[in-house]
Amino acid sequence: MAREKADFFIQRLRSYYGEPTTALEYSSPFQLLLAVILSAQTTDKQVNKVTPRLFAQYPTPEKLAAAHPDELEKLIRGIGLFRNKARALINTAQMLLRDFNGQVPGSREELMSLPGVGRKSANVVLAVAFARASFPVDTHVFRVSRRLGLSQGQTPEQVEKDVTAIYPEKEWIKFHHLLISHGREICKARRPLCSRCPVQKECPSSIAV
DNA sequence: AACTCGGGGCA
DNA sequence: TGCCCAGAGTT
Repeated sequence: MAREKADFFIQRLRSYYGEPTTALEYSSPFQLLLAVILSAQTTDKQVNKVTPRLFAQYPTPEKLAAAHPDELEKLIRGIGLFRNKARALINTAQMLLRDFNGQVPGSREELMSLPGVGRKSANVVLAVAFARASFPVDTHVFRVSRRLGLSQGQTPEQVEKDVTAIYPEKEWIKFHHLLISHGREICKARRPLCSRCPVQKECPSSIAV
């Protein structure tokens, strides 16, 4: 039931938004982890501006763990919260070496123990690098999923459980960017543009126009 | 659950 | 300028 409803929304939203315009650029679990830490409270597009230099200058946990905070800050300046993120990157690299043999861990608990990695970021790494069914729930996914009636959860964890159940394994990724695009362009937190919405008729939360 | 952090995008 | 966030950490 929920699956059929979600499939319908996917089909309609995909024809409206098309393929994702931006996505995190990386080529290893380590790089993905760094890009995910940087992506908090900003966009993939912004992150992709700094990751090429970041990856070139700090290709390994060893190099990043020994980075000078000031130089790292300069390198990632241009995205939001760069001071916090520079600290998080260095501390995460040190923790990878100390606790995880220099490897990116594969459980949610271990990932969330890393500085700068919350539940949403941990789920991105789990889903993309480890093919685990764990839907990353950001503010857009949370709001749009509830409005479309795919979940009635009151917390991000409850919404994550519902949406993950609808799309097991890696299929979530086909849906994720659509929820985010929709949340950003039409289904906005304040004053959603329901009159332009491609699924207005089928949306249980649509505002009559 | 509410609050803080704190920089880029945009009207 | 002022207002709004594609979160995480702390209380």
